[in-house]
Amino acid sequence: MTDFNSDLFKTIIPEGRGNTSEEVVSQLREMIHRGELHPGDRLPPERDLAKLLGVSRPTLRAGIRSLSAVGILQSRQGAGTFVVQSEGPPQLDSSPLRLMASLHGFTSAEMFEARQSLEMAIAGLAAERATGDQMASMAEEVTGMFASLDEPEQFLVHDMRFHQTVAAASGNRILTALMNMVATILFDARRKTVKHATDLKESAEMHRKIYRAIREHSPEAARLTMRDHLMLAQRAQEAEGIDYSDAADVAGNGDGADANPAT
Amino acid sequence: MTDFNSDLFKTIIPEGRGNTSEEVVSQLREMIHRGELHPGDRLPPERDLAKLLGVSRPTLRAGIRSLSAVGILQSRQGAGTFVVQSEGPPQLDSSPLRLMASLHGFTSAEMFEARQSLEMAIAGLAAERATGDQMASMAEEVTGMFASLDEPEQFLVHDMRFHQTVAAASGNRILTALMNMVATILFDARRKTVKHATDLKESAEMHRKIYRAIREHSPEAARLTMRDHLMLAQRAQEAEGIDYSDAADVAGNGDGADANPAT
DNA sequence: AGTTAAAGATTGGTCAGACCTTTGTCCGGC
DNA sequence: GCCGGACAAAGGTCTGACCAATCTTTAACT
Repeated sequence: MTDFNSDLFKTIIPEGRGNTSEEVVSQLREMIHRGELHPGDRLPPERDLAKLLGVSRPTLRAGIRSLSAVGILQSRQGAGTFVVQSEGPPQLDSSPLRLMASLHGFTSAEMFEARQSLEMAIAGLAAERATGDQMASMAEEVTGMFASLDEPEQFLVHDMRFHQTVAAASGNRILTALMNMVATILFDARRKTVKHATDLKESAEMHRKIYRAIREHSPEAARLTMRDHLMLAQRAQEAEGIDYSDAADVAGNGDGADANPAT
Repeated sequence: MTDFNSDLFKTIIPEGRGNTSEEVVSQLREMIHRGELHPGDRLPPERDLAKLLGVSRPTLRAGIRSLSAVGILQSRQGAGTFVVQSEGPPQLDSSPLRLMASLHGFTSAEMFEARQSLEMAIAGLAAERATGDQMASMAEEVTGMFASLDEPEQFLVHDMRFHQTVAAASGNRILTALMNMVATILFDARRKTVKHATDLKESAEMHRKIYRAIREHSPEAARLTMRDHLMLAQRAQEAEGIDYSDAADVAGNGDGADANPAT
């Protein structure tokens, strides 16, 4: 069913203007816009596709590279190039934001505040829309937190999943993606100092309050509770030295896992 | 000015594992993290840099390409490769979001809602923090709107600048960047149907209300007024056929629209 | 002398062809 | 029937070259 008739990939018109590789990007982008490429689809081999588009392979590769960088495509040596298919909610790459943070010296307070604003909005929406299943998932994660008060690593997993679930319940995938962008950076930073368990009990308690507010369908309560929770989390995390700087893996080829400070 | 002693660009260790070009990306990213590269800086020529990093030119180009795609670097033929320097607030490329919208079929309602949430948060913060200068800029834009009720194109410019100014007044560059990401897509869509002026008067009136709430330092009022404004805007825009699809320019050094004429 | 226009050097953009590494599949041996 | 090796497919990298846009320098002209 993956018959790529050469109809789909039309030869790139000369169009003298602009970079040829940008044309490739546009071409591929438009195919996505037109709905000719779906998540999970595999593109034709580079050599073939280059011929179809009428460009050289390096140029085509440059275009593919651009789309890979923004998380739309993904290449696997020996296998092929695929349209990214994220199982969960759509993901936006957080590395641009991370780079921007370094480049412009964003303060950690700014990042926390951004997350707070996003999560408050999300919590409010979730309180209006959460389904029974979603609320059950939240309850489960809260339970998981209480069950892992002595295992910070495990606790963090439940923490993240809880927020994920709330985001899903908000029904807005865009806000979810944006929130993840910011939260990922903060979680990465936290993972490094997670060993010192700081008030996990209280944190779990706050998550339960959030859950309850959502269950009661009280948007305002959910917002305020979420705000308090994140303010507390911020204070806890800032008490330790944070630095949301480097993070080797982005696309998830979790190879190294060598988070040790070799410096 | 920036003498690039070969000390900065250390040769990439063999590290057999993983893509070589990803190593280049990491190398450059770390240099940014470490603060060795600043906005506006120019990188060494590709040929030299490739030699310094110990990779071939195509590989280096692949790495540069990745960083260009996420808006960190920018290459100009004949001139060089530069670290992007946006005069205004830092910008995040909106094309990933746009692509994701096409790929997963985001509804326009979802996008409006995301923008609404972001702008409400921003308006609230702005009401707490706006300086006199910033409020003056807002007033100016509102005046501009009333002055261009018969020129939809011009009205739109003031509209955008007003929101920009409010975002700047929020003091949170991350929220600002995220909001721009979403708003850009909606504005692009609107630009296409801007000819039919729909209730510009009422829109201007609402902007003035927002301005007043901010001037009075009433976060809640600002939030609510912003919410009403955007709900109205959504309804107006949805009355016409929208499609937030294509948009040629992406990395275009979107100069225009600096919202601080008199600093 | 100052200004402008042309020539040269610099630098990113593209292309061609080749080879390597990884992945996936198929077939034969156990 | 299961497993492992061989072969093919596909992306990753490299060398080397040439083109096109840009910047710089120089020289001619006013």
